[in-house]
Amino acid sequence: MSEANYLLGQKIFQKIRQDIIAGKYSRDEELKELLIASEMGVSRTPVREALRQLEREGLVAIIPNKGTYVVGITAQDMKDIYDIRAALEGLCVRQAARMATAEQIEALEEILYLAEYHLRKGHDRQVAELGGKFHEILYEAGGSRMLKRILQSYYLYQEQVRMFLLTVPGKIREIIGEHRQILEAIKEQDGEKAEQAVGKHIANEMKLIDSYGWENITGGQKDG
Amino acid sequence: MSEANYLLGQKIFQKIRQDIIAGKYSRDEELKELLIASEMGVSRTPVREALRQLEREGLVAIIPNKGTYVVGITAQDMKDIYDIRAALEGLCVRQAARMATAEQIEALEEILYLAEYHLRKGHDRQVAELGGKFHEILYEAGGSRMLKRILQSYYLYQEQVRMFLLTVPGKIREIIGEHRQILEAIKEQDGEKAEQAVGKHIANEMKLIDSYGWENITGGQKDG
DNA sequence: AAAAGTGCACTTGTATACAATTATTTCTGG
DNA sequence: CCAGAAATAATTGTATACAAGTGCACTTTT
Repeated sequence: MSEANYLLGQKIFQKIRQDIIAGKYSRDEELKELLIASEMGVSRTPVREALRQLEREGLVAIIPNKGTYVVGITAQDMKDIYDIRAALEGLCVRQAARMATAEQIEALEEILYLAEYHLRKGHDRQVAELGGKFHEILYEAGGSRMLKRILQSYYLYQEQVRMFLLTVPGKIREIIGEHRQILEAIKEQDGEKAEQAVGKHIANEMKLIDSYGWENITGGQKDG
Repeated sequence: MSEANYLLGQKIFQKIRQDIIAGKYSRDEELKELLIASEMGVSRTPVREALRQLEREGLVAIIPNKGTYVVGITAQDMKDIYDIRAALEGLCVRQAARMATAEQIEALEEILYLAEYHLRKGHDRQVAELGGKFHEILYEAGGSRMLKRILQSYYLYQEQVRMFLLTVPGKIREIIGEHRQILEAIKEQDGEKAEQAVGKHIANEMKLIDSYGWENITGGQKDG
């Protein structure tokens, strides 16, 4: 599936990031270069590169000459990310309504069509993947390299939430319906409508998560 | 002034980032590790760490086994950043209106008071620095770690624009006035008003830059 | 026995050495 | 003279070696 043919540093970066987001580390847990290196069967060099990258993402804190410590993301962080998404995805689809290409709209259409098919068949896995593609193209359609970058980086943070959403009865159908509303608004080149649809989409999700409790879903990390 | 006492990798990272943002590199220019290392009088190791961090910021593109190439930021990118700022700073002050501490409001008040003093004295340099502090505290007052991180990272990108704004007659006074409006709205705990004030603030700036031409101000980088 | 100082173990920071990949040049055959 | 392949140079990827800083335990002293 995904090219495992990357450089060591990138692989290590992605693995540790995923583990941090998944809550596999304790807060303030120390990440020792040599330990990680031996665990992964590599030298310290690529590990260091990975840790420096993680620092720039804010997932770890590096104290010079001392060590690297897991920062991780709290339930509050996740809530904040939702607010950020609401603002930025709104901006994104507003732009997309103005400047999406015919190919992009076609692609979105196809994805939704496929998603509706897999929904009927109960293929949750495929629906989730298509959801990812839908967002990917939406981010691209906004036409802003910077915006796309931010939205993509935060998309990863919500893997666990999406997994949870799949387990909520009727939620998948609802999400696909909301996606269709967004797409229709873009097709009509109605930026306001698209933005509102996104806002409603995200608000619904937040409300649902609220009722279950953010802490239970965002897979909070262990205590230090 | 700023601690030059950082690790080599960080210093290199900051220097190259600043140079890229300032447009000192050509688009697609190759950054050779050994060359940079010798120029800075260090080994390749910290240079590599810096380049990997720059890649995560999207300022360079690394092609495995091939090389590192400057991506840089275009005038369009700068425009997009303004849209992003409008959305996120709006969100930030809306939150700040709800949850800013008395100390933060006090600090903002003091900064504005000082800025108005330096404005009368014609101390542009001090006004600019105070503007940075004002935003810093505003970002903090929003109460969102994630939001603060994004806004901070993009603040750097606009150094040149701010330098330009200082040269526009009457603009400094206008900006300080807008900042005061934002602060007053926060003090009244009126999130909507604060958000609108921010929106107007940014829109004014965009309009001004538009009239001068983005390309002339964002110090576009050289051609590859 | 308590406190302070010293030394040792451990971890990170940096430089160098080696391996692997890519680009370039040169040589050969048509 | 040109096309293509082998050799060669240059650059990146990874590992190791060495330097420097930090913390802890132990010793020593009062």
